[in-house]
Amino acid sequence: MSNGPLSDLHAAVLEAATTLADAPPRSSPTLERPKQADFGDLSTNAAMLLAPLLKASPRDVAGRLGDELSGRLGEQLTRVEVAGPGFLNLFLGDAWFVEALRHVIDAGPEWGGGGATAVEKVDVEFVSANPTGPMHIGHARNAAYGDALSRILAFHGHEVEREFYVNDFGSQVRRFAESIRARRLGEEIPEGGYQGDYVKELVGLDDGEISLDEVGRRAVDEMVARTKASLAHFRVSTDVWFSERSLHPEKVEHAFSVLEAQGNTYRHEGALWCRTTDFGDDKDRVLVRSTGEHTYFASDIAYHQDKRERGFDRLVDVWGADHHGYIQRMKAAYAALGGDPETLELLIMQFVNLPKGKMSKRAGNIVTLDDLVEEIGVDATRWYLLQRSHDTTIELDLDLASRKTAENPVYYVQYAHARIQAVLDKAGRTQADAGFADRSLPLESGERALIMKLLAFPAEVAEASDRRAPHRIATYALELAQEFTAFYRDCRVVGSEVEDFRVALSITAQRTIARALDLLGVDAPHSM
RNA sequence: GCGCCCGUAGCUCAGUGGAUAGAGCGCUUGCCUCCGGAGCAAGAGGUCGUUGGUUCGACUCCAACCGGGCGCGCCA
Repeated sequence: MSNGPLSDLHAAVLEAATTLADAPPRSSPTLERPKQADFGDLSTNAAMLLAPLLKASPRDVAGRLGDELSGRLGEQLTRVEVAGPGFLNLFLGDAWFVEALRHVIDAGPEWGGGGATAVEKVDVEFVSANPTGPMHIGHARNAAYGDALSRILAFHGHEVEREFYVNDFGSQVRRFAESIRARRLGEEIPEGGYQGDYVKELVGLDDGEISLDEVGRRAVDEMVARTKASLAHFRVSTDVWFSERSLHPEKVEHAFSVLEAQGNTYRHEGALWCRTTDFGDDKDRVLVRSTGEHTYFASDIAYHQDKRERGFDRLVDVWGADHHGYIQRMKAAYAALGGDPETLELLIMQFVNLPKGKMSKRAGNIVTLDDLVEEIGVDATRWYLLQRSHDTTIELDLDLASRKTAENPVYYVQYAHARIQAVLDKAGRTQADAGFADRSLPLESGERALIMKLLAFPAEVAEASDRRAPHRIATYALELAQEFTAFYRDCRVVGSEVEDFRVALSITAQRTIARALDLLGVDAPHSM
């Protein structure tokens, strides 16, 4: 399907280029908004790609391409211009912009969505914080990212399942229980135990009569309940809560048999090993220790085998930066199971640094997700954590982020949305009035720029989805808000001769801002 | 030692082959009889870590090096 006027235009450029060269160019030509206004509305590098094929100078090819394109597009194209090393700059007519806006209006609130060419069933596993402590700032970033990515993938047209893996099995749960019991009895916390104040809050779960196993179960249940509440408050939803304990013993044994059937396990020094080195790992990994205990890795393999059998086209795991060394072995193990490692994406969230000291789970003074939300609010927290690429470490300046003023771009974007509402209220219009009569007067540059920005939305969504990059949406939302504000400054809406047109433009801008914010899980208020 | 991520304006960071490298914050100077001033306009501020290479063209791709972060368990 068409992603709108821009992709139609891009297709026209590609066709014209293909006609000229009798073959498509090696790489797809660009069609972008140039930085300078006098370079036209859009610019393509097609001629420079074609020049080697035609054995002609790029500027010469650009001239021929311009003629070809003018013939195809007629009055939509006011004029073309060859520039620089061989760019072809396109100057589009008002009629093109008016039709383009009509297309956006007709698309309604779904504008920008559904563009995925190959729809995939995707599992997104994120946060998966250990149920032995509260979620900290790193989990907050992971949660915001995984949630926004899920929203974006779904909006783009994929079928998404969101999943949280609960590590409710193994030695850490026992240590957790031991820590609680020790706390209850006033004894010293055991080596490698848990010390935070939250442990003290849990001593009531242990009446002294029940087994340590039971203490562990109750404590984990309580921590999971708290995690669910924190995430819900952070506007993060989860479809599946997958218990590690539920893997034992059947699913783990099943995974072992799958590996064994592929000939990828062996026994050595009393332990059971997985031959991950055959699949790119730098050493083989233990599945069952010589003591008979399963490793964490055994659980993870069983978990991924289970996901495999649930029939996804793609598995996405969002992990913390301290797990990056785990990627190679996990992919290797997935291949050893017979899976296609290309369909297993292991994404790493880089750290969030606090100006003073770093977060440490077992230290007493940690900044939790709940603290963050209480301090600076859901909207600002999500925006702050999502505005940067997941593979760069970010600094969190609590003072700055918490100021509800101009320093934080999220309020600027929300303000633009609220301001549009004020304009619509003043005009006595609603979202239902999006349609408009034909526009006769020439368009102002602010109108053209805003329409062009709206048209860019589907490509931004596609980019954010394909590259797992929610921060692109944040950047886009800010730019769109700026573009609307410029339009608002220069073009009177209420009472203008072209009020219908400008109301329609305002409505589409408001919808698109609201959609972009929603993809980030940020509210779009009608007033502030 | 090996591996992953990062190095772009004073600060925090966008920019995965195109023209004169951008935004927010901070700083300077203007703007409130005019649809919301949580705003707008203008300005100062850069050897895109370094050195080579590929290319008509490199912040972008490749190599080496320098600097920072994080990992390299029969822990989870």
